[in-house]
Amino acid sequence: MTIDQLDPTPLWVQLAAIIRDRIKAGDYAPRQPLPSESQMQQEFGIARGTVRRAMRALAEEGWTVTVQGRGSFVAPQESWPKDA
Amino acid sequence: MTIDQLDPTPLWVQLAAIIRDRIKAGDYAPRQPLPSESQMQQEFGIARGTVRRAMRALAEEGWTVTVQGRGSFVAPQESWPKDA
Amino acid sequence: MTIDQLDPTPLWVQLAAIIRDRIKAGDYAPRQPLPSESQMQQEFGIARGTVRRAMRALAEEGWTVTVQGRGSFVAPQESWPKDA
Amino acid sequence: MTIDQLDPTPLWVQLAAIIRDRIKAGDYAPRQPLPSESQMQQEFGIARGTVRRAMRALAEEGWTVTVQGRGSFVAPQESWPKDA
DNA sequence: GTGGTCTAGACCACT
DNA sequence: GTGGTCTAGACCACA
Repeated sequence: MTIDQLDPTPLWVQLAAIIRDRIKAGDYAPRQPLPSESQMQQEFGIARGTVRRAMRALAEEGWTVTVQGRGSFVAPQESWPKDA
Repeated sequence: MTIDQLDPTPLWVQLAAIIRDRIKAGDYAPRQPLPSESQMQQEFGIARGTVRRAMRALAEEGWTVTVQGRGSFVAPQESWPKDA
Repeated sequence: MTIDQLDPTPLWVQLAAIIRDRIKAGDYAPRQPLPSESQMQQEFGIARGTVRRAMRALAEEGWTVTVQGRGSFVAPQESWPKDA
Repeated sequence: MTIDQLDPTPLWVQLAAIIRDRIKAGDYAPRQPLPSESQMQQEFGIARGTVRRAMRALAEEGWTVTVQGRGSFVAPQESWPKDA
């Protein structure tokens, strides 16, 4: 899955969906670090602010935990949304 | 085909699809100029910025080439996307 | 109350607090429109993105309702946070 | 005044003294931003950590106020040290 | 006019 | 190196 600039869905929504799917699929394991913001910025060819907005959405949903100076991590599975 | 203001798809996406189809159909031949931005603006009854965004998308896909001060042209067929 | 650039509190938090207080005080009445984003931008001398972040926070708390193309409004009092 | 690499006085002490003198002299006005850390780094040819240590000293003395994400500012004159 | 999205860049604290 | 904040500007749909 990838970002589609022609898709009217906001890019940050698309990115959040991609990362969410990877977490569900186990590509990113609980308590393990996610790629850094700048890595995602490069991988998907979008601005850092867009990456940050996607990450904030995931954190608010309970999928991830963000720590200043260290990075974002997959949340422990207990705190995942129940409709997952 | 025409622009549908009630369709939630962004207008520039709709316009890009229309132009793309015309190129595929041969209505606009390779290396020939496309209608000017202001012509499209009138033909479809949309804002010039919308036209520009559609043209930019087509150029990024490889369908068109934009030359400052002269206009946009249908790209040589070799550079068209392969999934076309 | 006003924005203090020397206060380490993020500007958007300061702005949200100001607007929240004005709503509580009745300066902005329920169902009435708030100043536009550009008006706040000028009144407080901050960037529009900062204004938007403050407005989003207030909307998430239930103080305001934002409608694209029309503006932000004070929410009906029933939906205000209970700890207010 | 300038940094003297041969002076046994720590570089951050020297730098802090320079900035402190500029504030007293009015070269940097109250509530106005100081040069960024990277600017000082270049102007004086020293490491960024050295700049940060000097700035921290000035902030602790009450000469400056540092705000995350925004920069360092000259403190309001009321909060300056009295033995100045 | 309004708010919504995205970009690019700067600067900071923290590890 | 990481994430956190702020700025400035562009462009869009919407009303």
